[in-house]
Amino acid sequence: MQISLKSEYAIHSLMILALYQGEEISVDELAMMQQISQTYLAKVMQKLANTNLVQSSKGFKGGYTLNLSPHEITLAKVVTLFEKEEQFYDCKDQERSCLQQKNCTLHKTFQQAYKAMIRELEKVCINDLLSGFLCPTKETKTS
Amino acid sequence: MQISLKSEYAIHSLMILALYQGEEISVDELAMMQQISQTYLAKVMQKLANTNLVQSSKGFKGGYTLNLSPHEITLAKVVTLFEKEEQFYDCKDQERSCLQQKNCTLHKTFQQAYKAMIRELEKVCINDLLSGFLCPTKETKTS
DNA sequence: ATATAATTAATTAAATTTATCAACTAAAAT
DNA sequence: ATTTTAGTTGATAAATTTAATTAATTATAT
Repeated sequence: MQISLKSEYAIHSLMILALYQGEEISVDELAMMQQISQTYLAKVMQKLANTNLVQSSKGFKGGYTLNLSPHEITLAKVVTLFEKEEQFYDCKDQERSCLQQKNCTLHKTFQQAYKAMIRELEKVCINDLLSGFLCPTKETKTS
Repeated sequence: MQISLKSEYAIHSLMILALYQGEEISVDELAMMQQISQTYLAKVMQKLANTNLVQSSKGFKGGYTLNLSPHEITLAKVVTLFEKEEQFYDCKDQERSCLQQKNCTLHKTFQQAYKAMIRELEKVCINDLLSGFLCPTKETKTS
């Protein structure tokens, strides 16, 4: 059980967008700064765009900008996009079985556990991550 | 992010052992009752044996028995064997990066989230899962 | 028009999880 | 003592999930 790279990439990208507020930052730039795959990050960013955490603009000088203030974006909002509650326990999955007549205590407990985890992530927002943030520079320096 | 089958198998096996307290139940029987792989379950059971949640005995009429009362075995005790805290965030993994100067707030938050989850699992024990538990029969009925 | 950059879909690659296999050790029954 | 039962250990294979790539499309500023 692990926090996926998607969540990490998303959070790091939001941190970068927070520092560059006002500017449009492209996926290529975001990926370069994090030294990760552009195309993979593109999908991650899209999910952020679909849920309106960020605003995208196509074409020349396009890119992404934050849609909410870094204070408003909690880690819970980001993480729940990539680590879904249904997946976490999934009592209904054919592979899983309850062995329980009704109101399956086991899976109910896992639900509670998931929720407790997310509740913890609600306490921290993107802005909280910015102090001491070594944001990589956008362009490679020309010496 | 998902609770692994190992955790589920372990919990279900402990539930069965709880119902058959006193009797030695073999891995084959446990696997049969859950309709899962014997050899895979064997490894899961071993982890439970290593941490003294269950007692194993080899040879004829051997098998597993609970080592603690079903009241004492919390889900946290079981789940932490298979879903490790270090794995959950793993700030030190080369693949992951902090982007943070010191005391990495992000990964500290993930740690808190993990702990909150486990804390929830401490509230429920094997015994709590037994009411309404449709325990599969040990032997196939001879009509 | 052209270059830039997001969007979408299909495919491939890597990693992890789950499962299997085979050789071994220990204990009890005969 | 020998055989059978059953747990232990380590190596391997299959399946699934996660991550990354490729290619084609759409939108937009200059």
